[in-house]
Amino acid sequence: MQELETIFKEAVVKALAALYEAEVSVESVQVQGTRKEIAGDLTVVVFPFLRFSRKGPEQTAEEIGAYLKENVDLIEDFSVIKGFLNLEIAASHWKSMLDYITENPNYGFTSVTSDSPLVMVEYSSPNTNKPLHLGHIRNNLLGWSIAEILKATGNKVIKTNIVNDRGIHICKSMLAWQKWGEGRTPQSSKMKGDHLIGDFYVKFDKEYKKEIAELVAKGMAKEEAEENSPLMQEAREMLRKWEAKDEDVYALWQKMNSWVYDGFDITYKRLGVDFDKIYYESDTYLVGKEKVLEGLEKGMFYKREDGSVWANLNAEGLDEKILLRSDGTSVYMTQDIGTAKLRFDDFSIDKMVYVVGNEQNYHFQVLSILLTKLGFEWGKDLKHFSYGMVELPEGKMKSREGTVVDADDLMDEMIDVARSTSEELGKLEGYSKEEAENVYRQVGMASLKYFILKVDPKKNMVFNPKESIDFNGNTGSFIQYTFARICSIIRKAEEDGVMYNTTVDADVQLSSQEVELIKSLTRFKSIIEEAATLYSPAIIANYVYDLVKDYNRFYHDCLILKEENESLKMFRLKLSSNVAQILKRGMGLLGIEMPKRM
RNA sequence: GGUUUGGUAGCUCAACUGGAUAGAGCAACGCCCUUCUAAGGCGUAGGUUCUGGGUUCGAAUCCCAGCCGAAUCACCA
Repeated sequence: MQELETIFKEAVVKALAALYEAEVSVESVQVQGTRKEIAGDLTVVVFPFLRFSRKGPEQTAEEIGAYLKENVDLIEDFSVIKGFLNLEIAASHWKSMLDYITENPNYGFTSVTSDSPLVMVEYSSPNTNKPLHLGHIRNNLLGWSIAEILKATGNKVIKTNIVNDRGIHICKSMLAWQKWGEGRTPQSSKMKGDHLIGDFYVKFDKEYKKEIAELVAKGMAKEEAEENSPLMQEAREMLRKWEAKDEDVYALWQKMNSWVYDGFDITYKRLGVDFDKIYYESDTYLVGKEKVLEGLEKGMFYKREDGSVWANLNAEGLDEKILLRSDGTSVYMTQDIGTAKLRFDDFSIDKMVYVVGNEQNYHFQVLSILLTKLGFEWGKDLKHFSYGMVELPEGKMKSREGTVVDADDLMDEMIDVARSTSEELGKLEGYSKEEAENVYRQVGMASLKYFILKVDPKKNMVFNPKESIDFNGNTGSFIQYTFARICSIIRKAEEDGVMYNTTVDADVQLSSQEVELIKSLTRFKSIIEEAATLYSPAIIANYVYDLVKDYNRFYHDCLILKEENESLKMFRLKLSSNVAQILKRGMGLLGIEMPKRM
């Protein structure tokens, strides 16, 4: 199936050659969807051709229009407004498009073959010292969704996670637990492990601050106090012991991390995200260290007097970057180098995508350069899928001020609101308690996921915890609701034994609303492709919303089951069923489930 | 301060990457359920697209200058 736009662009090229002996490339022809208020389906912008025609815009458009109408079967008629040539496409074309989409239930998706490129998508990448929050939710949803979108555009995808399971921050919660934990476990305290550990991380920070304040009160300078804080020194000592694989520290580390993982697993499962391969920083940081030392030997990096290792990136227009601390321990960058090496050893990756917040743009710029320097030819091609922060109305979320929106809490809240809304409306009669709960979960999660994913990933976004996320308007549940209404109609049609998925009858007269809907359905493929090239699930979210709005108007204005004209009724059922399918598959790319009733 | 990035209705977001009269939702105010799910539909009101220049048939979009915000430039991850 060749794209309609391409066909028209080529036709315009021919028209220009025939009319004005002009040679233009297919790409330079602008064809766009006609504005809704104006008659027509596709519009050619003729301004760029005036230099060939040497005539006014109207006349040029008329001439090209006449040529196209004459030479392209699909074109029924045309009209000219200013420099815009609006082309009207034959209704039969739209009918056959609907038939085509019905017969190809995978319409829009490109299938994966053995030659398809292998893309690895890294996302989530949590620290094991605190539970996941709203920022992580955005990361996880974007990562999972972009992986699905890449699959849908014909890539093999491996979803991966790098768990930051070691480092001073982990030691802080371990130390706090040792000191003040009194042997508490997730079981004994009836808490998710990640929340339990998070509390001790906060506890450490509190005690540390207290210590500093006391030292400063005794007359010590703040910086000196931070350096000499006994707590911090203990934490550092613990990190050294950990690196030396001290038995007790290691055992404690393993125990506490396993608590956190149990907690994360629950959160991931509720979010509906998963991974094909998980890497742990504790396994990769030494590999990175090795590569850095190798680079040092080859003279790519240099050592300072205190023993720390640095890369000088002045030639690339950047600063100097530390790669190993003076005590020989590794930093963030070191482990990313190691992880990259392990991954490319494990898989024959064609493209590596990192889903990481835009606060780390600099980090990935540097990583790309360093990997290239170290001889990884794919270094320069790595893709940093950089997304914006989630902010509160008053600014950044701050864990210290307790303004962090916890992922588990937020999901609970969304599902609670979905439950009470649904119970009020009382539309789930006949459903068992489990079935109903499942719908509440689907609706609550849909509103949350859609709220996050409908926003352009590049942009920062605002979340106001005081106003709960909407269930009306441009929301996930609105889209689900439309889907449920279609399902209800289809259910009834099937109960009556109506066979609607037959070829559209030639006698059926399409209304402009119906043509709009079919047009929207045909755009699905190019929408997915655009979402993939721009790394933007938001494009799919906004497309689905537009489709739903159009459908609701149609649903309101037109009879479907009660339509008396049989072939028109069949057509409308078929159209509705296709809209539902595209909705379901589009939302599927966003990880949003679609209930048949709600 | 350097670099990167953003500024669109009261609020949250769109705008097919330079196209026609800048669109949705929320909030406000009117309508529409004895018709297929009203978590819906229709309407009213709301805009100097931060400001000022420039580029051209045409600018929210590109360029320059300024104002405001964010991120980053760490022996934190």
